[in-house]
Amino acid sequence: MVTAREVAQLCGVSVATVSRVFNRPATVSATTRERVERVARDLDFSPNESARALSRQQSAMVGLVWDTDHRRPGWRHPFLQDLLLGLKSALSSHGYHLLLLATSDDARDRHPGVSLADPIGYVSMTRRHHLAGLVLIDSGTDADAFTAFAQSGLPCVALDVALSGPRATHVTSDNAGGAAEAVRHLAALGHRRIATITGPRGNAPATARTEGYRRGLAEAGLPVSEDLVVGGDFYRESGFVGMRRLLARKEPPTAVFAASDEMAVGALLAARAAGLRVPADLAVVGFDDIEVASLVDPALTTVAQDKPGFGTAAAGALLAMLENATTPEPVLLPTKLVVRDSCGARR
Amino acid sequence: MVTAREVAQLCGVSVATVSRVFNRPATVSATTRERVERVARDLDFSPNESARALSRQQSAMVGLVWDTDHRRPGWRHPFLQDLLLGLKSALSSHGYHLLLLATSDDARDRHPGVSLADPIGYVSMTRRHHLAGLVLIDSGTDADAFTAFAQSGLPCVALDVALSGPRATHVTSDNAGGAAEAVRHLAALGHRRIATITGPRGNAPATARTEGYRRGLAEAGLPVSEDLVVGGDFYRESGFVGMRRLLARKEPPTAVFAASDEMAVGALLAARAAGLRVPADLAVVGFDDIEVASLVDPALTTVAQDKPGFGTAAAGALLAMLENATTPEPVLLPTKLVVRDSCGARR
DNA sequence: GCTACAGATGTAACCGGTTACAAGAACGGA
DNA sequence: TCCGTTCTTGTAACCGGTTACATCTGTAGC
Repeated sequence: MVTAREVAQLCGVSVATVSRVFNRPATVSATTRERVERVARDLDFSPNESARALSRQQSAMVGLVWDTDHRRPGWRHPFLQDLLLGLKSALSSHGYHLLLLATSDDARDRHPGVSLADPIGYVSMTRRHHLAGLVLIDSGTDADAFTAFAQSGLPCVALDVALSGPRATHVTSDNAGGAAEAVRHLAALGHRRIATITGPRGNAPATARTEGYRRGLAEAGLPVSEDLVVGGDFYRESGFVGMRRLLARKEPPTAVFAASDEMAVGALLAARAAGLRVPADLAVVGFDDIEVASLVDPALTTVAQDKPGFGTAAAGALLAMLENATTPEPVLLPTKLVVRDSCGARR
Repeated sequence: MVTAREVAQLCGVSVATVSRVFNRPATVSATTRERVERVARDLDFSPNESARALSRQQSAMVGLVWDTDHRRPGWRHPFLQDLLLGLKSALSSHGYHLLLLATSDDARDRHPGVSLADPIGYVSMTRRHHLAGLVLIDSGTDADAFTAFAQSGLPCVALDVALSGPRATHVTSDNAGGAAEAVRHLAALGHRRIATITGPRGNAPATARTEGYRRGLAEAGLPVSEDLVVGGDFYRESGFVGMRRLLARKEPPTAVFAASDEMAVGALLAARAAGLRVPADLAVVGFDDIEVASLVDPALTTVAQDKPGFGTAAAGALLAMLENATTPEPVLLPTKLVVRDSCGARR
């Protein structure tokens, strides 16, 4: 492990100069700079990040807060991989790395610094590692922790959930807009009784999608019937159950907008179980455009989220705070209605 | 930010004692220990990880080397989320965190320490952060980098690919065994002409699955016909093309084992396009048990990998090296044949 | 020729822990 | 009582960088 001291000795300069070469090259004369750079390269010198973080009081790491909701085991993020890749590449091009923050009961016992104000232990982790910023993935449970972060002044970007604070912003799909578009699409196909199966209560995207559903109906000049709104939890099973309930209504819907593709698949199965043909007897539209959407039969019409865009936008917002010291406005990512077979537009 | 010094002052002891309380509690008298622990808790003290890493020459972070293969864009890890969750929780219970290592051309320009011997820059990252260990996810391109890591003496666990070194081991599904079981299952159903669509050449799991295919045939007393082995690349499209080629043979197979579910789905589509009924005219078995496997029609019979087991096993192996200083034997995770509809066993 | 000032570099304090070593206290045995 | 252990704690060096400040050199201005 080559240190800056060795580089300095070999160049006949002080460590301070070596440090300056890499941190404020403009303050070093051209000849010295070149000599140091050359020797550093020859020796394969790479600065010790711990020492760097210690003295700068700031590490080159961005924390990723992501936990599964214990109330919802088995939940899968619809596009975690795209998200991570987008974040990783954007952050790394500015020299930052992603630290997957993890906490556990066990860790809580063995380490100090976990208090009642921070039941999950993330705040402590954040301080402990002197993180440069945070990316927060909504999992439902951590809402309180999120606001605690936002108020701490640490640069924060939340995904899928609104967050405000001095240096906090968020990235969200246009959930309401996408839902409204889906509903308008169904209305344009002639449907008058359009139902929805919502996401879990209290979940921000779910709420926005329900709101978009109502807005879409209004824009299409259709009335909202509370009869046609049933609650779900984003999982397939709840889509199945919800659809069954809807089909049991006196006047069942001719179309349904499910707030997630998983639930849309459940609705498809329920329709099939009830002997209905999709889309002939019932039109179905989902939300997310997960991989299975194109594979189910009939292929699912759905509102696609900009998956790589999420990571890129989050990284961009964070970098703006880290490098420009400005707090960017919340980002609303456009959605795209992907028309396949389950809505009956293609025949 | 509370430091150990403040805790020490408030307790009337030296910083050394505070440090000992958290690192070697046995060397501190019970009364002192309790006093320090109490004050630390009251002040919400959490040790600075940078300082800790600097003086211990070892950070509490495990690097995750995971890059997409540039030759295979769009590749998705079949169960990244399960993997990460398993790793994360197992590691965090021992106080370790996961650092997603990222490198990029840009980062390479701006930082020293990236040489020809380490074109990807991971080795430098590893040193720079004083990582405790590494988890390596096979992506095909990084094979050389992997051996470099393994030889460096840093604790390494590779997933899906063999790796040896003083402190290196690996976790793999029983790809050969799973494939053999799938083939025996098909043979037991009466099939005599069983084809396979292989994964990409040079990919370790792909090779093992092909080997298992041959072994399964041998165990069933069937001859191997090179006519019935076609190459694929794990992607759906190659499954489609491969199946079409197989169906064009003079004597087409009555069953096919695809080395990935994606390719199995492709094969399903090709069979349908050729007017064949699955499983009546053609039996299909896949590998992985990805989410879509249960959703396609007919539902796919497939060899399931132990998804959460991967993360847990990897973390376990790594922790054994980190805490016990022993290098565990490679782990071979059992697979499980999930019989659904595409093989014709259920009717 | 002298002062003022900018530019380049060195000196040394500092970041916040860990730990080898020293020193003091307590205690048992001769 | 004295010595040798063992236990506990303090002192201070150290990890490897960053950076405020001091110093030195050279040059422009008067």
